[in-house]
Amino acid sequence: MAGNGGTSVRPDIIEVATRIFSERGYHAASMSEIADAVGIRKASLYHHVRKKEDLLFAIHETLIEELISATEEIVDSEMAPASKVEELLRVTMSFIARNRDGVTVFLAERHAVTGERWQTLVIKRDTYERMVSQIITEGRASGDFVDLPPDIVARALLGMVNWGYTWFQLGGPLSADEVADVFAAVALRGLEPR
Amino acid sequence: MAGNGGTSVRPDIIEVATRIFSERGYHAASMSEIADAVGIRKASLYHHVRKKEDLLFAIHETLIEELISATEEIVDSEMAPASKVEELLRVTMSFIARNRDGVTVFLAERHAVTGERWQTLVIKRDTYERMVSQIITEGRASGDFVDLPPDIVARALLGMVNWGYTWFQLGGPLSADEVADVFAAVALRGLEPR
DNA sequence: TGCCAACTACCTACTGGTCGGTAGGCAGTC
DNA sequence: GACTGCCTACCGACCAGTAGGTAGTTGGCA
Repeated sequence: MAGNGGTSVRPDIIEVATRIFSERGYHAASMSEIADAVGIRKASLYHHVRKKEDLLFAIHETLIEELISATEEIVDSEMAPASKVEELLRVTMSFIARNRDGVTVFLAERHAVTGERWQTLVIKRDTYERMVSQIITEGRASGDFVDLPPDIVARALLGMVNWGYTWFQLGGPLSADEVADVFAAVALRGLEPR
Repeated sequence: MAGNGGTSVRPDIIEVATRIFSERGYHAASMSEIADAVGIRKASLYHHVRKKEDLLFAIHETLIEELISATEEIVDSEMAPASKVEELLRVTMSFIARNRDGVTVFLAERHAVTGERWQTLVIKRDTYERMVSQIITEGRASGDFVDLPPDIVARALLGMVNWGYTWFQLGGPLSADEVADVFAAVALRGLEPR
């Protein structure tokens, strides 16, 4: 049988679906289109997946899972708050650069997932954002960061870096690390108390 | 006849379409749905519009036009670079707060516009982003801002503020101005040379 | 009278999804 | 080694529903 609640769709199918969803948008992309790109018929695609949404959900889940575990590592580390922010920007930016299609689907096709699965994703998204907030909160408490509302600051950082999915491209003038360094320079000087 | 290349669709129709596109996404939204919400039949809707895409294009164009003219005012003003940045964040943030549906369509449904119309939008988008870059470039040249690549800094600011469309809501804990103030605090301290 | 905005009725194309069936690989067993 | 049963991956044909879009008509207002 095929992909149920859990995530276990054949990797090449996920890869192709990710690319096509990212290029044309979830609703505009058709199952035959994906099947064609994989090299099988539409009916065969339904052997691996119960519904179209399964594909979308699998993409979302894989992505948020990876993002959470990468961020968790930073939050739980022994680094100083400033280093955590720097590392966060760097890791996230390079993640976006490497998984641009997936990130595009994840960020642009947010409201396409429905039902209780959507709830699952919302919860994980919150978890992720709370982790980022926590870094700022820590820094403020320890006196490393200026006294500004951590949630808003966190959203500023997230926006800065997430927005990269709309413009950053591998092989462009700057590498992901170089971009992250600029972001970190602005952010850290901005957060540092005087 | 109805909406051709130019923008002249009945305002209430644009308004409804904006709301529905923002809620369900362009491709997921149907013309009957929009017609129903306006209070007419689908066929009547086609009296005002030649194709579904006309609606989308009208929304995009109105929005980028407004954004450009608001930003132009700031760029062309006599303010100091730091004040320009502050004003930019404030104006953009409140614009997003006031036109959230429109901004959502504009930012999330970018690749749905096709053909030469898309080209038109890309050019305007570039114009807009270049204006933001210019503020940073000026500030760097005058020694008001730190020496960092203006394009990347501009994208950082744009990301910070644009990202607001995903989370900011009127009636939330903070007003658009309050959020903009936090953003400005971080950004200006981050850009200020030492 | 003539135009406008709306209507009813309809068409075609295509979508997500199902059905029944097939080809081949891999046990086990007589 | 031939026979059986089972499983995975796939296919062609098909279906109901719905999408965008069109044709022709009507009522009201200037």
